[in-house]
Amino acid sequence: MSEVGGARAKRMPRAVREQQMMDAAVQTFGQRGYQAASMDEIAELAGVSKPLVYLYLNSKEELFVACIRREAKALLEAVRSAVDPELPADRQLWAGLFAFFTHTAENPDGWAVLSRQARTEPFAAEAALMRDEIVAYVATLIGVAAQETHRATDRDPELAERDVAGLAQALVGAAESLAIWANETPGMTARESAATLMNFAWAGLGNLMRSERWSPR
Amino acid sequence: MSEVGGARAKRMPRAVREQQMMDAAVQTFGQRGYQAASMDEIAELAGVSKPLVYLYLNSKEELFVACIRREAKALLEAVRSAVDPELPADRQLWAGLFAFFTHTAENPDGWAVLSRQARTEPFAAEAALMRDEIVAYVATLIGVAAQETHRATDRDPELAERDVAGLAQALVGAAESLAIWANETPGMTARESAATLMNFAWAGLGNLMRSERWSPR
Amino acid sequence: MSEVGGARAKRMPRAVREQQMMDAAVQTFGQRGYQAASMDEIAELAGVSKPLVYLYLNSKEELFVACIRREAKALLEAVRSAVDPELPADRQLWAGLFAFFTHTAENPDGWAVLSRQARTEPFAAEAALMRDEIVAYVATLIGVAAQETHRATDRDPELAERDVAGLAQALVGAAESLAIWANETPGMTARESAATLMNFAWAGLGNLMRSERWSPR
Amino acid sequence: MSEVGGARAKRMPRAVREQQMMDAAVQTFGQRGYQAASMDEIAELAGVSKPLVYLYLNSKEELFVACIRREAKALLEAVRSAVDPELPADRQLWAGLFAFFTHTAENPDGWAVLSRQARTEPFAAEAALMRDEIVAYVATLIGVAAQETHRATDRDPELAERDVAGLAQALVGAAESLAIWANETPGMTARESAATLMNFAWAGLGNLMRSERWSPR
DNA sequence: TATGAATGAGAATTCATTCAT
DNA sequence: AATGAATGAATTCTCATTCAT
Repeated sequence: MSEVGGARAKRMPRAVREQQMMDAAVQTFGQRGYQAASMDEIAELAGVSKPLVYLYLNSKEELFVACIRREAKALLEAVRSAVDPELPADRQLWAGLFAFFTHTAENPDGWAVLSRQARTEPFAAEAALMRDEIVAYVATLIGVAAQETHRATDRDPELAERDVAGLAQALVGAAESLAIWANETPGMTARESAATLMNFAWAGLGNLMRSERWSPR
Repeated sequence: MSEVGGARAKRMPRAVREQQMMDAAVQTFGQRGYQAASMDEIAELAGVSKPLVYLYLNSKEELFVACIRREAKALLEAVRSAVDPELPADRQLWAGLFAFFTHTAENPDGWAVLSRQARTEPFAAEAALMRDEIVAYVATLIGVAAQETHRATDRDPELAERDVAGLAQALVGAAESLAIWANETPGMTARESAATLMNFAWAGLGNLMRSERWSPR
Repeated sequence: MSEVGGARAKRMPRAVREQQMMDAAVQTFGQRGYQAASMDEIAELAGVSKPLVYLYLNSKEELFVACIRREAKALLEAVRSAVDPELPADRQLWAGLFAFFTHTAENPDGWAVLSRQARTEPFAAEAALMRDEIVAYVATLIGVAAQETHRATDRDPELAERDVAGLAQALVGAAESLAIWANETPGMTARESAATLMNFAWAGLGNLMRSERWSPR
Repeated sequence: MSEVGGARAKRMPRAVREQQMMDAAVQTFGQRGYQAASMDEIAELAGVSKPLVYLYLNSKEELFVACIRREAKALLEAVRSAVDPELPADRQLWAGLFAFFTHTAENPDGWAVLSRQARTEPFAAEAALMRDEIVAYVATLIGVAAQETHRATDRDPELAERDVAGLAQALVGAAESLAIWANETPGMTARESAATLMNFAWAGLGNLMRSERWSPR
């Protein structure tokens, strides 16, 4: 396997080298998993010697955490920057979902790191932190929808904080699952994934807003 | 860490020992992941020596595949046996979700093996096979709902196979996400999780059945 | 691989079982070598359980030594019984060589045990002991030839004991090498091997008897 | 057991270290055999850590094959460079035998690797290839003698190719056997061994050249 | 006479990590 | 800024051997 960025160049500025290493690391971790990825492989893919990886990133664990952070930040940023807070809630949610699926489709290795590889100890905490940021953001979007409904129908959705949190968890979980599935399913576009989930979610949210709940028995 | 079944018993029939080993393996694989789990740890947890694990289960890979199969079978059986096909679709879905939630909550390690640890090479194919069985079953439940709607409203939901598959993926993903969150959230019961998801899902499905779709712009 | 003697029979007399085990052991040791042969394989090939092998033959080492002894004895017996001490020396030697090559060709595994597998520690001594018996016997044959020459030519060959020993070593070594080569060379008969060596040796011995020696410078 | 080259030296160039490792490997393989030799022992004898052996030589099998090749090459070179093709055949043979004896006596481990340890699967093919080169070279020496005889006596020895091959096998086998015996016999020099074999062989060859064959009945 | 159940000890191999330059 | 040389500590897997029946 040859290096990520083409021909091996010597004496690059530290920042550039670091990015090359992280690129190689995300690719390797995403495809192999944390344990199965070897520092040898990462260094070779990055086109540098192993000691240099250690010089810059200190250890395999730190390198992996750095990858988690970089990828989570990028994903969050992609979603955030796609959402215009001036628009109505449904359009905000749509935009967010579409951006999410687009980003995960374009960065399958990064998404694999976040969604699969980062969830075992000793990284679960770090990954959960990152994930919670996303969930919190989604919860905000749901909150916006609730307030809109409130104003429009003059009825308070009475969604407890825990309900919103649960919904956000479900939504993100559904999105994660769909994204993984979409990455494995040829011909599945980000638009399709987003539409599927939006259809699924919007009605359910609407119902909840109108306090029309399904109940067993 | 002491053995799974309490005091170390000697000279058990092969079938019993094998189950003990699989129990220990599922627990270890579920918590650590395939790579990080060591055969040493599994053997110790099972209360036997390593050679015996190899004598009965042949290799780490075969052991892991056996775990995947056993856990998938158990989960599927739990959901299937909870669903009465005579009942209306919503009650079938409710029963299925509730059983799914209950089983995954009661077998977090087995569920972790299926949903997270088994998805990297060289197990992706095997895991996909197993997970697809579950998703396919959920898809049949959705299909039942669609037919009922068809009969009741005299309108064909026109749900493409891929739509149903996507919905099932979303549903399972949401369920997993909720289950994890529920486990971390004090006072959150399996029943509550199931209700949250059912509420979320049923309205969305209903809308889809009635062909009332949300669409961008 | 199925057992050596056909269908697995239970409760055989000890002597018979032991022979079955030794047959399996010789075959396995001969083909794999001492280290690479496993007691599992030998037991399976013999059609018995491993503990029975240990009950009768005590250990892998003892089993191997027993194989060495049995095969050496058989080879020596084959050569001895083929030689008629009433005949002239050349015919005695011919008969011995022919018997040697015939036996090694018919028992390639046994011959492999003796000629190759038995020559490393801790079996070198045992193997040397067996080999020395053969060498001593060959030396006897050479001695017979010397005496005949003595009587015929009225000249003493003046072969020191060490010379005879060296010649016997060379002869046996040549025979060993030829036997191995013959076993690897399709279409090479025992008769051919024996003739080649006899031609080679008889003249050389004759010259030596007549004190016609080649000498450097 | 301490290292091959005396005090442990650090940070050597790769080529040097590789030779040290091969030295240790030949010694260990030669004395213990392939299976019984452990990489631990080889590494310790070479004065390096095991990982370095793997880094440079890849695996036990590759290491062993490398040993076979190196030793075969060295032996062949020793014999070849000792033979002056301008000399008469008997002197060529003498020089070759003497060199062969000297080299095998001075490199007993290398010779053990070639003549004994390398003859079991999966190395038999490789070893046969190497040994055949030596045997083939001896065969050419015999061929030279045959041609000389042809010219000198105006009679064609009519030695078939297979006859020559068999003679070469016998000669090499006799040499090996004598060498082993000589090593065990105090006061026995390489020169003496070579003389014994030459005496034994030259007359035999001479007879064959003159088509004076011994024949049974 | 015979065996299913079980293991202690050790084998090859890999990998994160560091040292000296 | 960068690397060739080197290793301690695991990890998977095997095998001769024994125990209890």
